[in-house]
Amino acid sequence: MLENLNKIQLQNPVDQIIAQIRDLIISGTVKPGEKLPPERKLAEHFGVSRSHVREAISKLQVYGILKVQPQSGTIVNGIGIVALEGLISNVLKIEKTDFNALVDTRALLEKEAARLAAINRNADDLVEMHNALELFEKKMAKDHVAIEEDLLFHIKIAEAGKNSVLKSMMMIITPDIVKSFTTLKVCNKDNANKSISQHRNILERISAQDPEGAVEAMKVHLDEVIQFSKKKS
Amino acid sequence: MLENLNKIQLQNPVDQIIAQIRDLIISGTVKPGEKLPPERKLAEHFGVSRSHVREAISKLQVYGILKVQPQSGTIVNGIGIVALEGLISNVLKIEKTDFNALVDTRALLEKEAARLAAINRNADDLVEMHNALELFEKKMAKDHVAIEEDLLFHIKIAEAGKNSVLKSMMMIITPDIVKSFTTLKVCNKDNANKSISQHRNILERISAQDPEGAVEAMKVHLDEVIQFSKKKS
DNA sequence: ACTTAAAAATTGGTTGACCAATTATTGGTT
DNA sequence: AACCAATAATTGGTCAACCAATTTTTAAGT
Repeated sequence: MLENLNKIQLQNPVDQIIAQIRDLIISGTVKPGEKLPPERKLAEHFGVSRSHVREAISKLQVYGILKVQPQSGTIVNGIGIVALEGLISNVLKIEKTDFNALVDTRALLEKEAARLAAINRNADDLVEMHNALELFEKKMAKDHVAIEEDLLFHIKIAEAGKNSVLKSMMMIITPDIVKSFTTLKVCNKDNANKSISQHRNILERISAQDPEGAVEAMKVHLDEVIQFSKKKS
Repeated sequence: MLENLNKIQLQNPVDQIIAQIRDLIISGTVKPGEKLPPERKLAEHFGVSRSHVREAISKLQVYGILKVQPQSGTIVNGIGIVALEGLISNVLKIEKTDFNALVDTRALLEKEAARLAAINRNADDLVEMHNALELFEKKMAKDHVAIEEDLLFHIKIAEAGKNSVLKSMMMIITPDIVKSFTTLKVCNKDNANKSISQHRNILERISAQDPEGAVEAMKVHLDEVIQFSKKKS
């Protein structure tokens, strides 16, 4: 019976449009920063009315995958998490005990992502992680804070791990925690250098294909977040 | 500058409607399981057209907070950790399901749940897990298959672990995997006895407050699932 | 008073027309 | 050929009317 319910949902036009837009993006037909075809064109192509397309786009905006620019077009987001900022804490109103559970679960997922990255990473992944780390260092050197660049580095690790479910789960909870921790933490040169050094250690262990070392480096990096969050109670 | 952008967004009618619907739920004015006022009434009350209300409701559906029943009304699922399962489920729907990634992620979550259960379980938890195991054994003895009872045992372990986020994630991915594995597996007396014995070992380690032993017992239990999945590819 | 069927009202779903803002094209000038 | 202003086309945003399904109300029968 539950299976029948799922099947019906999968046939809903909006979900089908979401799946097809996702395929456009995954296949590289439309790249980050580029515009999707206009709503009317998509509606024509899918054989549905514009409302369906608008609803699909609106939902994909929640996921951070698309960004709508009125009277101009709909752009594909590069890292897919911009709109997820504050998603969990603000919208869902997570209680304190549940927030601690979020932090602990994030640590579990991130350590596993680092371990898998050390096992499964390839040369392209290393370039991506390295580039993300450089962006992070550059921003940190300038501002002592670098939320999006911090997230991007963690996302690149998850991608190198090659487990899409793990990555999706991390995408739900990591942005919120990174943001709230960064907002409250003291941002100075010492803390910035510590973060940079920790990120470097993680990437080094992943490059060296050392799963246990990567887990340990990630643990060191996250311990401060964990202690800080527990202290808040 | 990014801050200014956020401020503009906060004034957008759809976001305001989302905030007000959230407040209705948080304040207890509308409780989980109850219906929101109809779209037309909400639109009138907020002084906007129905499209705005529909868009807000559609987004809150993505967050897992609301569930729309066509021609009937819009029901409140809940807010906080209750909604998280819906959100996780919706986000996972966007990705193409990689069964191996699901199985590996489930293994990670279940091992951690067992570890936390060994640490955090109390006397009530032990009773619940023990009762669930008895139900499982009774069904297995009779039918050699016991999907719901199997699942209940795993849920009780997650509850004993006292991490609500972990439990939510498990609730999303464990049922499908238990179900599909059980469907394909040979169900006979030997396999039934093996499953029973494995469940007993897990509970014993949890009772004994042995986190590492619990992780190992869960690993043994899940290795068969993992190997089976890898063989399928 | 209770039950049942039919009618009416209400509900979310869908559509095409219109609106305001942006982008592309056209025509004129240097 | 390059530049600029005006015009036209295109874009996402908004709206009211209509549709199909569910719920509520009404009327008739026992």
